[in-house]
This record gives sequence, structure tokens and C-alpha cells, in this order.
Amino acid sequence: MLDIRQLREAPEEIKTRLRNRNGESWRLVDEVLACDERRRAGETEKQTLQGERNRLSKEIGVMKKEGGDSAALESTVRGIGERIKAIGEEADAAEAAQTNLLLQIPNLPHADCPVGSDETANPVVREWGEKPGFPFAPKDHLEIGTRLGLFDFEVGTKISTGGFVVFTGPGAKLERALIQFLLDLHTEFHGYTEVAPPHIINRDCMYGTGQLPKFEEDMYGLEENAFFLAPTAEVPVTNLYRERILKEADLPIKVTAYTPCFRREAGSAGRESRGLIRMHQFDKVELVNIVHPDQSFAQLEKLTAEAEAVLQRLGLHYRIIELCTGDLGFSSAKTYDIEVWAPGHGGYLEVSSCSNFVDYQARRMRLRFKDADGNNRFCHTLNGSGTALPRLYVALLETYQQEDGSVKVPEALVPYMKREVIA
RNA sequence: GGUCAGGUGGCUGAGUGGUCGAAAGCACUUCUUUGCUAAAGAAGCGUGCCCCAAAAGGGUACCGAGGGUUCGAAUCCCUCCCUGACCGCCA
Repeated sequence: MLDIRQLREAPEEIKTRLRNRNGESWRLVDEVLACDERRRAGETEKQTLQGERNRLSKEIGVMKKEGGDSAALESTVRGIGERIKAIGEEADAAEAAQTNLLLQIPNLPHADCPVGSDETANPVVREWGEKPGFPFAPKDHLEIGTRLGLFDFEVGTKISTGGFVVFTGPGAKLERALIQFLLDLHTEFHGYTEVAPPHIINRDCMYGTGQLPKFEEDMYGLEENAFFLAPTAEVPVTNLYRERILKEADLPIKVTAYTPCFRREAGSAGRESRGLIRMHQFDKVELVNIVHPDQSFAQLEKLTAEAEAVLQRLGLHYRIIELCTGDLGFSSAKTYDIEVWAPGHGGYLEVSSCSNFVDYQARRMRLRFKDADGNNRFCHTLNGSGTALPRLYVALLETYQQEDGSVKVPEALVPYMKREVIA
């Protein structure tokens, strides 16, 4: 949520920055300000009347104690009460409208965020490693995995529906090995605390991190959408700290979690979703940071490096791109995507998205810290995938495939897989 | 799922219609004193919003949430949520 005070002070600047995003959210700014004006006028009047009522009610109390007749005063106060109710309803309506609009306005892109309308304008920030060469034509992960019996899409569809897969035998073990490897890496080397949160999450949390109110249809709802299957661990983990006032010394907070993620992915199909690339349920290890506002952009660099460490240890070629204003997620001020090279697929696959939300989520969830002067200030929140599993899986199979159809296990995973080759 | 008991400030806990944002204790902060790894005393110590150019200050709301009754609600009534105990069921 944007700061209403900031909107009041610099509405034109905010509109300009919102216009760089896709969508028409900038048009809401004037509407919000109109609501804000009505709201404040109503509140001021209401509070004046409430003060009057409080004062007179006390007088009635005193009068009754002394045995006087308070009927006339009571009637006056009753009239004030009616006006409070009427004015209060207007003020409440204005406030509700204002909040509703604010919840629909996305975060401001960072001032340095490259301006562009879609992903073709995302600059490549850096690359690591090189595309591996093969003395044979590399196969894609579906062919490799099917031949080795690592997963079964047909039976996934049979017991659920399209977009769900069953990992089998060594394939299931590889999935588990990757989860272990990722959690160990982040807890042992990057200073993260591990949590295992619920996967069924209530609506308040969805508002807190920004999935609601705009993206309700992207999620799997339960109990008439009173709850949702978590689309990412970002939601439960960040909301662990919702409505809290932390001590400054508590920051930064770094929490990691493995969870399955559930997404409807309506309207996605084709080559970009072949095989494991886009599933309705997938595993992910998430990294969440809650930091001091002065630190958040520096922390975004560190967070990205922590996610990159995954690919480096696994020896997978990748590149970092920065999202331009038109491609930036709803709640984010700045985002780096990490894209891993998948030789059989013949393209880069997004395995991680590392974002700084600045105070946008924190304001929605009233997550604050008390600074040295005793003021309550909003924390900054960040998160990044560290990393998503299926595409990592794809890149591993395709990068480490051998001519005989077997797959070499990268050194970092051997202790978890307890073998050097999947054949 | 059922029955009963509860939900008050960071914590414990008093308050059953009026001067209660709320006693007291603990914790915390500052100061004083004695001195030594502690003790005693004093003061301070919730959050949001509104008014004010700002600071100072003032106002208003908040005692699980939302409604209602009343001149006036932490206190009475209704609905919901949550917690605990016991029973049932169960990995």
C-alpha cells in the first residue's frame, strides 16, 4: 500500500511513476485523494461532536448523582448522537472507498528502475558460467526424465488433473535431495532460520503480501475463499510478522521455508509450460528478509547473491535480468530475475525472482520497528526464490545429461543422492 | 464435532454502566544514591487517526472482531473468531 501522505504531497510525481507500469492504476490517484478529503472532513466533524457528547454525558452523570433533572440535556445529547451516526457513516464510507482504492494501486517502481513496457525491455545485468557444449544433440528434460522413470505426468493427471505430476523413484529422491540441499545451504551459509509454515492461509495474509484483492482468481480457494492454498511461501512467512512492532536490534530477520506452491496459472500453455516448466503445484524454497529501510536495496543485492549461490554450487549457467517498469510485479519496487540455462529446452528459465517491496507490504500488514528515537517506522520486506525446484530440476537434467541417457549427479548433490549417476 | 470456562496494555492481572486509556505488580527507559555484576528511591513508559505550517499541544477512537441497547459501554445484549479444559473422533 502506498502512503496516503505521500500521495497528498506529490500526486503528480506518483502518477508519473505509476504510468511507467502497465495498467491504468495511475488514474486511481485522484479518486483516492478525493476520498481522503471527504474522509478527513467527516472525521474532524465527527470527532468534534463526539467530544461534545462526552462532555455533556459526564454532566448528566454528575447531575443524576446530585438528583437533578437531566431530561433536557439527554435529549440534546440524543440529537448529537444521531448526527454522529450520520456523519460517521459518511466518513466510514469514504475511508472504506479510500482503502479499497489504495489496495488496488501497485507499488511505485524504484526511481532507477529501467522504463519499458514488457519483458523485452528487461536488461541483462550479468551472467555466470557458460552454456555447456555437447558432443551429441542434448535432449530435453521430458525425454530424459521419462526414459529414466523420474516422473509421470499421466498418472499425475489421473489422480488430480492436468498440471500435476508424480515424481517417482530416483526422481522423487532428486526432488527431496534438492530441497535438503537448498535449506542446508541457506541455513548453514547464509544465516537463515528455517520454518515450516501452514499451506492453507487466510485472507488477511493475502492482503498483507498483496495477492488480494487483485489476484484472487490466480489462487486455489477453500471454504468459499475464506482460505487459499499458498501460492508461495512468501505469504505465510512474511505474514509471520504481520501487525508487529519489532525492536530495531531484531533486524534484519532472515527466514527460509520449503513449501509446495499452488497456482491456477490460467491461460498459460505451450512451449513455455512444457513438462515441468509450469505446474499447478510445485516445490520452492523461499527466502524472506525483513530489514531496516536504509538497508533494503543493499540487502536485495545480497539476497540475489544468496539465490545465485544455489546455481553456482550446482554448476549451472545463468543470467540475471532486472525487470523493467512494465514487467515489475504488483508489490515490488525492484526485482531481479535469475534465469538458468536449460540446454535441451534451448532457452533460459526463470528459477528465482528477488524483490524489494520497500514499505509496501509492511504498510499493508502494519509491520513496524521502533527506531532509536522511539518512533514506529515501517520495515522493508524482501523475498526471493532460493530457488523454485522444477526448473532447477529441468536445468540439472539437461545440463548433466550424458550421451547414454543417464544423468550425472552434480558434486554438491552426491551426499544427498548417495550416488553419482542416475541411470 | 460436543460441553464448560475464558479472551483487558510487552507480560501477569484488577476493573460488572458514568470522572477508565484503564489499578497493581513485573519488564523496559532515564535520573539519584549505595556500591558492585546487585539493591533502594524518583520520574517516564500503548497504538491508529484528526486538527495544527511544524514543534509543542489539543482532540478522538481502540479492553478478541463486528453489530445493538443507552444521554453515556471494557462493563449489558446478539453474531462471529480465537484460546484452554474435558468428552468424542483421528494421523
